[in-house]
Formats: sequence, structure tokens, C-alpha cells
Amino acid sequence: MQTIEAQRIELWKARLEESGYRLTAPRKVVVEILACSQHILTPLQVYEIGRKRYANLGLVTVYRTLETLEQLGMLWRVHQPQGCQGFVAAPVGHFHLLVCQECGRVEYFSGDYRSMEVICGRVAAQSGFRVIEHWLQLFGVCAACQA
Amino acid sequence: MQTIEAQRIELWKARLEESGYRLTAPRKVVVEILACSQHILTPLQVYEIGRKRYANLGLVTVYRTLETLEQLGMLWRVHQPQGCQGFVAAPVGHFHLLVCQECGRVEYFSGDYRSMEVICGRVAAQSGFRVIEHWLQLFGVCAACQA
DNA sequence: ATGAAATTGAAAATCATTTTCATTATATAG
DNA sequence: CTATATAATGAAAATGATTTTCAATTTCAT
Repeated sequence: MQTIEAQRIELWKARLEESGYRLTAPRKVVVEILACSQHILTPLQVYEIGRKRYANLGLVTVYRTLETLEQLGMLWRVHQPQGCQGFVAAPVGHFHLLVCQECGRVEYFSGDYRSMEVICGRVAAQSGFRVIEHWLQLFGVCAACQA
Repeated sequence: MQTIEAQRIELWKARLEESGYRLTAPRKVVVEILACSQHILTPLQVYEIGRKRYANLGLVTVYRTLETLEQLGMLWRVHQPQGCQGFVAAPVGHFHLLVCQECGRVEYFSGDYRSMEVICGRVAAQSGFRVIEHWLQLFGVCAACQA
């Protein structure tokens, strides 16, 4: 296959190696699961899916790999009203998340970058804050879950 | 005093009573702390501050009171990259948060409501999602912490 | 192939939060 | 104002997610 997911898997593996991490079997499993998932996955979910492919996988290793992938910018931790344990593939470029509250499906959208800058600038001027980062996230129900 | 904070304390107490909750000493303590705080506070911080005023205060009661105040719409749980245990007073009206990453100070700003609606509408149309809720939050360093 | 170093998984520890439950405080009826 | 039903409390125990520890294993440069 030469899908987006397949490309992402290769990219993530290459990035791990470039960053000095060894390409181990458990790491490959975690990478393959998350690079292909369009749903938010918790560490436990990754562990359970992963064990079907690699029976000896440890939950601790899942936690450690998720942390590494997040630090390297490949994963995002997703915050939701119901909890903040989930991870999804970080998009390439400036995107925001749309999350289905039923099934955890995630879509990426490009916020209006211009107006976001305007808002940040205005808020910075009024508050005296130096604004560093912004979060914009939408929640809803995906097409499949509406049916 | 007849400050905003004093008004908020009275309002929150009244709301608790209206909603059928008893106005107990521990609840008053928690209300008074959070109605006056301009910083994000964790349950443990509320507990520690509260014990100075009411030595017998229990941490469990703090948790329960925070939950109640959140359910009644008076408190917001604040999500941050570093963690999601903090609470602040919910603003009256449609506002977003600006959070100082050094000290946890919070300011409220009104997002551009119009353009937010536009974004939600566009994203809904493109994705097939029914969009229910949005989060917009800015992070930075407040004036005091920059000095 | 070899060996140093990184990585692993199991078990134990930790930390925040929730549940349980006997005791206490509240507010309402009398 | 007192009695009383009930809500609320706090201590202890339980839970659940995450982190630490550590001996055994795997990886990869030599």
C-alpha cells in the first residue's frame, strides 16, 4: 500500500531513528496503530489493539512510546470535556481538531489563520500578556454517529 | 465590601440554595475562595487555602463542591498542556480564556463571535459533523510574570 | 558474531480521584 | 424553639491511571 497512512508510518519510524531511538517491535506496533487511526485512542486502547499483533506488548511501553511520539511532535494529546487521555496523529501544518463526542473520530480543519492572529494580537494588547499558543477545538457528532 | 467578588459570592451562595443544596460551612469556604481567585486552582490548592479558614475542611468535600459548582455552571475546569485539574470562575456570557503558564492567572476575552460561527458552519458543512461546542483558549505569560 | 547501551515488561509505587459509611450539621415542620 | 428527617461531612479504603524500579532482553554499531 502507498496510502497516506503508509507514508506516515514510514515517516514516523524514520523520525524515531533520526532522533536516536531504536526501532523496536513494540514501537513499530504503536506507530502503526496511531498513524492509521482516525479516532482518538487512549493508552489502554492502544495496548489492547497492539496485543493482538504483538502478544508480549507491555502497557508501560505503550505509555513510554506515546510520550516519545508526543515529544517529537507526531502525536497530539487531545483534551475533551470527558477526559484528556487520548492521542491522535498530529497534522502537518497549522490545523485544529474537530472531535466526535460519540466515537472519538477526529477531523482536522484549518482555522482562519488571519483572524486568529487578529484575536491573539488584540487580546495581547488589552491584557498585557505575551501570547504564546492557542487552542481551537470543535466538538460535535460525526456523520456516521448521526445516522 | 461591594466588589465584583463579593457580588459573585452572594450569587453563588444563592444559586446553591435555589438548586436545593444546603449552605454549609465547607461550601461557603470553597465558594469564597473560587469566587475571588483570578488564578486557576486545583482541588488540593483549594483544600490547603480553605483549611486556613476552616481547619476541619475535608479534601473530599472540596472535590464534591467543585463538581457541584461546575455542574451548576459557576466553575470551569481549565485544560492546559501541563494538566487539567484546575478550576476558575466561569464568566457570565460568551467568553474565552487566556491563561498565564507561569502563575495560572486567568483573563477572559470575548472571541469574535461572528467569525467563530462562520468557522463552525464551514467546518460542519465540509465534514458532515453536527458541531455542538467549541473551545478557544490562549496561553501566554502575564504582565506580572514577564517582569 | 560481539558487547555496550538502550529498551523492555512485570511488579511495585505513586498520585489524583471516587466510594463507602458512620457521624454531624442543616433546615423545616411542629 | 425544639425535634426530626435528610443532606452533607470527613476519615479511611478503594479505585484507576500513570510512573518508577529493576533485572532480563533486544538492538545496532563494531
